[in-house]
Amino acid sequence: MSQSSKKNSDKHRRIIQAALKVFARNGFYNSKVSEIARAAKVADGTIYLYFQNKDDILISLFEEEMAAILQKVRLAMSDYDDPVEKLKQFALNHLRLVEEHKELAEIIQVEIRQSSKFMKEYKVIQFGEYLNLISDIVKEGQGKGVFRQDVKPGIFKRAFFGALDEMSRYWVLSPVKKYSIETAATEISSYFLDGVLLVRN
Amino acid sequence: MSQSSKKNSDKHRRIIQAALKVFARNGFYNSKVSEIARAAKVADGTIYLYFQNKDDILISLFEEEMAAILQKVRLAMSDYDDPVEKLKQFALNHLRLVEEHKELAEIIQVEIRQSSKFMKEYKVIQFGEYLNLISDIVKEGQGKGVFRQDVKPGIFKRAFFGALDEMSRYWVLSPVKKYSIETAATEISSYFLDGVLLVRN
Amino acid sequence: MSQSSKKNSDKHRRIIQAALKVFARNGFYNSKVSEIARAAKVADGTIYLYFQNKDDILISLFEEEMAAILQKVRLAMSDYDDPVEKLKQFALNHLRLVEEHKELAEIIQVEIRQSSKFMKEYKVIQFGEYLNLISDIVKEGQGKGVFRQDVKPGIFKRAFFGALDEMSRYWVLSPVKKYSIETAATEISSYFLDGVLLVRN
Amino acid sequence: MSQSSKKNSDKHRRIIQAALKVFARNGFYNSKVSEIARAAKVADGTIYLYFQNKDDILISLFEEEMAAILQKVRLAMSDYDDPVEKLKQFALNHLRLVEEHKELAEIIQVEIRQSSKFMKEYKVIQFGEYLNLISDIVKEGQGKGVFRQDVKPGIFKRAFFGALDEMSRYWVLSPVKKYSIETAATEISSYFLDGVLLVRN
DNA sequence: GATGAATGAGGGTTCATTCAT
DNA sequence: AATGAATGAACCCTCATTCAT
Repeated sequence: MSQSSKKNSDKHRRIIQAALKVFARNGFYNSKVSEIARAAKVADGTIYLYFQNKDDILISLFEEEMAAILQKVRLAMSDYDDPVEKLKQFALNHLRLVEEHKELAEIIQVEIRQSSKFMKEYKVIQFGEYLNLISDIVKEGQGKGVFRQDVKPGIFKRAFFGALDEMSRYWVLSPVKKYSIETAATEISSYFLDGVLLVRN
Repeated sequence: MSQSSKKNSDKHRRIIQAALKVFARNGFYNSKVSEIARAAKVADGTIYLYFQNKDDILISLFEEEMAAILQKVRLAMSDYDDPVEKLKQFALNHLRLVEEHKELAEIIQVEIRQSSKFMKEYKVIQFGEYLNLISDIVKEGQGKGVFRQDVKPGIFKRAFFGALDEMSRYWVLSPVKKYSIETAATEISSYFLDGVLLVRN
Repeated sequence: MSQSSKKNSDKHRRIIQAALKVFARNGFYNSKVSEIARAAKVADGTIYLYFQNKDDILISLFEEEMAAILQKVRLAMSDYDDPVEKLKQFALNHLRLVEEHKELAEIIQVEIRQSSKFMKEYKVIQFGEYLNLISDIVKEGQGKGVFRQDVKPGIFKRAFFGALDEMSRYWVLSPVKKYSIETAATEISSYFLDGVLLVRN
Repeated sequence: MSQSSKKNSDKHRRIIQAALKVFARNGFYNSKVSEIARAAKVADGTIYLYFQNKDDILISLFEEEMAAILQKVRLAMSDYDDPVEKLKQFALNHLRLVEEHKELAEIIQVEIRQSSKFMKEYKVIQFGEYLNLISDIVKEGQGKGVFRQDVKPGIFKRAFFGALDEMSRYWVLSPVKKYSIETAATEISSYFLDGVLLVRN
């Protein structure tokens, strides 16, 4: 309500952005709160006016950034009706987002997995929603009679995301890219849509 | 001749096994060396007779266990000639190994990714070889005219592994399994072999 | 303008003073940082806001205290013109300072010699200057035709200092004093000025 | 009595000699028992068959080496009757011994001072005897009417030893020698015998 | 709200010493 | 006597968090 609510402060944003850089560079456990403070140009103590503790910075970072991403992907895919096209677009979009938000991607790759296991109170809701974008496409495809009825959306969403994610990891962690984003997206989509067999079973 | 080399000592093994449990339970950074020592029933200092430091425990653990796994998978797949069957067996085997070596799988999921980024000196050789088992199958399939020639083995291996890996993560991290290993393996193999389209593009 | 620079904080001083007591009592290697912290009534971590590490406490202690001593001796000797008198005064002053700054003297006796050998980066500049106070007197005495021209100031300064220093060690280390400071100073000065021979060679 | 008494074992000697090197190089506190064991080509545990603990190695080293030195100096000075000559010879001998037994000298310079303060049970008897060689010369000189009667042997012995010792320290610690042993010995003897004044007070 | 000096619990690692062989 | 693997107490230093200003 008031203009001075915490979320409105640019300090909050600055800290998140600083944490993004610092965590991506050093990893969560090797990053010091004071380092984030320095990068955000605030005092160490100020961090604790906006976040409960170091864990909370990571979680907030993830949730807020993830919400923005989710928004973007939903928007990007609203242009398409065809589930086949939607799946292709999802792949392309996902890899582009990873490219655009490299630091966030790195953090998700290595830190969130840690956190989702060890930061007890924390539930990865946003991430589940992201995965459900995929299973929704599958269900829609099955409803429209385009996808095989025996495909299990709950398995497919993980398999498809996993394929894209492993590709991203490769990019995030290795300095040189051997394949373009478009190539990778097309390839992976084609595996899941057409399979790799010349003659189907 | 003698059995007295350090590696032959059961202490080395006991420490690795203890670390496996402790790291899986708490994560690398939340595990104390003294905790591993207690679990291995050795003194704190004894750890440092067998490992250079805490990092070295993790790396050794990974390399030694991974070498054993690699061996197993290679053996398991040597029974099959047909690349299609090989790919299916790889999927099944991988998921079974994850199930059998839950603790190792957990550690690989969350810790090794950290390490491969932050423990500079460390190169994940074993892991690369594991991935190449997949691309070798693809190349063989292409050579035998069973797989599409335009499939890029370098992308496929990551996509396929990623799909299985994300499925594993789900199992490793969540307490209940919705799908059996066999179901998941069959499903994922079928995506990559046949695609999910009723009618191919 | 402001009094808030680190050096101005009384913490710095308190830690140095505490270290003075603790090192003198236990020796450097047998002193714990936490012991110094307790004596200074600060938290352990506070030490590291003012000093880089344990070594740095010793070095800083020595340099700062030594600078003060150097100042005092220079001042004390500025009252005299006669090199003979200067030398006598130096001896008296030195022994008095040792008496006054017993703890510092003890530390210099036993710890600084260690350090000057093993703390590589460290150069004992202050100490060199202190020694040069003596050689300056000699040179002045030779200039004025009071001291023998063949006396080598570089040897004399060490011999004279060593004589005083060994006397100090005796005092510092032994609980009872057999000779007064004045007696010792007079004696030693007379050895170096007149020699001990009844009839000169 | 028996040939197998500890002192007869060459292990004892080897350990002392190894400790001499190791302590001189690293200082007592920075030397590891295992390092001495390695240098002596014995097992770590063997050390404890010959010495009670690490402190005991240092103390034994000092006492045994010192006893040998004392012997040597006494012998060297027995050739002279004249107290003046004796004093000169003492200075020369002392500096030569330092040169010959550089490692021992280094250890005495920096470690024994520590020890004599912090190793409670330990009394430096040998060292006292060494100092008394000097005061004996003084007393003899006074008896023979060569030295001033008012010289206090208890102060003189420390002053004379201190002068030589400081000179030694300079040599032991600095890489280059500016003065020869003979020059330094002659100089220092002359200070104490004749004084530095052109005209006596 | 903002600061940053101060706190102090915590943990990786070392190394003198022991003791089963 | 000799070994050297094993022990575990000890300690320096870090850094998340607090709180007086």
